[in-house]
Amino acid sequence: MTDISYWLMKSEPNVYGINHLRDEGETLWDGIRNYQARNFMRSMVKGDEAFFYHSNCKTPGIVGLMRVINTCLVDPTQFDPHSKYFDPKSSKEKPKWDCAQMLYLGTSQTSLSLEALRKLYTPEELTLLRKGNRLSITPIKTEIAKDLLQRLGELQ
DNA sequence: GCCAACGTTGGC
DNA sequence: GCCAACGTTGGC
Repeated sequence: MTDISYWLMKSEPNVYGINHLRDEGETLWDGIRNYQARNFMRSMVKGDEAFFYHSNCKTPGIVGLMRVINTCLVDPTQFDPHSKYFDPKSSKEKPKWDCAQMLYLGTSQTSLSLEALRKLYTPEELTLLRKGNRLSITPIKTEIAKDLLQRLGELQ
């Protein structure tokens, strides 16, 4: 029995926000086209938990929590010519992109804005806060994750 | 392998 | 809309 790992995953609320996930219950985290982010997602293990972060919006921040329920599933959007995530260099024999399946665990009563996060943690503690960070998937240190969970309070 | 040009992310 | 900071592409 080992401890689970914690992650932070960004999504734009006008593309796929926490409410979309709440309505669907679970989702394939597809469309990741950055190798570093993909590799982080590949290293996820069933049972890991991830903070849902709203990016590129009025008030960016952590808004909810998810659980990893499956990993390394082939990302179907890479084969779809109509998809924004279509990758002509990928093939069904040798898919380039995969994704994790995420389960909705809840929305935090009070979300933790980026502004609030900056006051709570240092860039060393939270990769998200590092200058120029654009990675949409990053690991979160367990101690920081536990603290975040406390601050997020009861999930709805 | 170098690097200029271009594309993307995402806060502000 | 601006723009800093990356990541990717492709000529050489």
